[in-house]
Amino acid sequence: MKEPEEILKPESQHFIEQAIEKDLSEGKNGGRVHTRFPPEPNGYLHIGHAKAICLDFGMAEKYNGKCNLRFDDTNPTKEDVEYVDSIKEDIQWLGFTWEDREFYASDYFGKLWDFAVTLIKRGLAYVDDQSAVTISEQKGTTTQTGNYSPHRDRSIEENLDLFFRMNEGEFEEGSRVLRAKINMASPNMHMRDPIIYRILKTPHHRTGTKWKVYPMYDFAHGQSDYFEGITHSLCTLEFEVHRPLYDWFVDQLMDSDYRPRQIEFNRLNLTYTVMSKRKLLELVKDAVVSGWDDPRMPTLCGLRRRGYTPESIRRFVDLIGYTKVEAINDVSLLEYAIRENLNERAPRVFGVLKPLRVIITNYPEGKTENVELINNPEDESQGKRQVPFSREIYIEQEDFMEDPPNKFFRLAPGQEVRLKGAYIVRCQSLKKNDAGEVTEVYCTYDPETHSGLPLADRKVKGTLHWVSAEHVLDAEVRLYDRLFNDEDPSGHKDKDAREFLNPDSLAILTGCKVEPSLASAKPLDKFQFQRLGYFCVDYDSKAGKLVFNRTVSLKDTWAKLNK
RNA sequence: UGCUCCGUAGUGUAAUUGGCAACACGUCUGACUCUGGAUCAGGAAAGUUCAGGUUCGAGCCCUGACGGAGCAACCA
Repeated sequence: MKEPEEILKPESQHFIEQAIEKDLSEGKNGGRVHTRFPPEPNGYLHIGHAKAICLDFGMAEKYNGKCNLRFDDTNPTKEDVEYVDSIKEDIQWLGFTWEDREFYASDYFGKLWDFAVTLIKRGLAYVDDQSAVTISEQKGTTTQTGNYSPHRDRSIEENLDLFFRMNEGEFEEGSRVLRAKINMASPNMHMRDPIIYRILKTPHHRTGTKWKVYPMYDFAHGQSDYFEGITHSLCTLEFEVHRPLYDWFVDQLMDSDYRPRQIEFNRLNLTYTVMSKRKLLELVKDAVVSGWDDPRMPTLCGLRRRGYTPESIRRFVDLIGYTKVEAINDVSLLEYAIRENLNERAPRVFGVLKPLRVIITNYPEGKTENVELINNPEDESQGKRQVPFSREIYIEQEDFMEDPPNKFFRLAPGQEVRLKGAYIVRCQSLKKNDAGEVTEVYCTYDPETHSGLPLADRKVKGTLHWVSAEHVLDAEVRLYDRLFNDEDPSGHKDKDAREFLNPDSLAILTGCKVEPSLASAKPLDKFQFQRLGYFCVDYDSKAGKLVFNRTVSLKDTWAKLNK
């Protein structure tokens, strides 16, 4: 029971919720909350985007508003439809919907063009004929003000004429740009007559060859927000310095009380991985990983293939919160989130990764009995299943030691152990190969100790998982570890993240043995291999050739003791 | 040496807006257990970057240092 005080205590709100509620209480924008998620279709979504998605869609949901999906497709040289589809799939997978509000910045190219023309007519924009380097040099530095372009005071007529001809394809790429006339002496570099249109002759994935000029991000984003009636434009911290420019354009556009507002929050960084699209793309291109959906990638498709659930990702995002502090979040919290989720939903099964043959010498040859096992002790509704048991079984190599240390609760010569759901067995002898490796272990069982019988309650130090040798299915199991050995591989000034790649991030195990109930397992099905961890069926898996990915291991205090 | 933003246990966040610094993960004990998982009970760990100031009272307000990040793409 909660104390009354606790119930009354308001949930603490993060700074964005506070800002939204303040706007609402002041009656801004007619009490509407309307957000947008604005991905550029130039790569796959990663868990950092999930943080933004949860906020954009989450705030809309919380305040009875809407959230648009808007592709920020203003640069045809980098963007592609391939990415549009994957982005939509990933957002839906996370459990969010934009209903019929799927928009593109390119939907507004006409309006944006008109707005640019208006700015020219108001004397607030001009065509500059200078080269990129000259413009850049003239811009000054962070400590020195910039200089005026010689074309800054062209006549409105000449600007209009040039701008139209730019779009007719009359000029080469890079030969002319349209600039906003703001302030070359501004301490904010983004206000020093920013370029708002450039000539690009690459066909656009939606508008084809209709346009020869394309708006820059700063000239498209805020305006798109405005056109869509967005009230809260939530983005990451690095856009903080863009805000004055965002507001400047909105000022020129406004014709009522409505105005969109940009608020910035901290992006998600995860330990032992990289998050920039560029770096992820490099890993894919250089075949460091098998693709965007390699289970070691922090992409949503990678995490999905690894066995992460949408719930676990949303829970994780919820746990880390939104602030303005640039933080680096511990992967162990992500792992906590998936363990917590899978613990309650994943059925338990027996799978042996590195098999060791065990022969129960006093168990009748040729006999098979079915043993009943609980599918999930955390969820009775998942029921029970039958697992075959027989004279020859496999156990985990790690569960046997010829010469064990003190606290080893598993099988060893002369020691007793419980075979989960079956019998208590005692190790009598073993067989080794020429290399001195144990190849077979001989045990005797006590028929009176079958699970459920009174004598089964005898205290035994350890309980092992097992599979009946005659009934097993062969499987391949892929064990994943962190992609980088360094907590913050991108955080070294003079070192490339690639120098910290973990050479052991993938271990492929073949000849693994799993229980027969797994025969019909389909890709993305999730299981707990008892005592080992959570595993997910890979897309490569086929009937007769099962492939599992290890999502995350179980917490292993025994392994920790041995460190 | 310009502008903007940020400094709270190891990490991520809270602190009802000026009232004895809390929660989660991680970590350490112990209990329980037919998963060395889960669960349960308990512990250690920051005096809020520093120095001044305002105040009866400051993590919160002010000033100044120090530290970190972002910004000078015809990228987003």
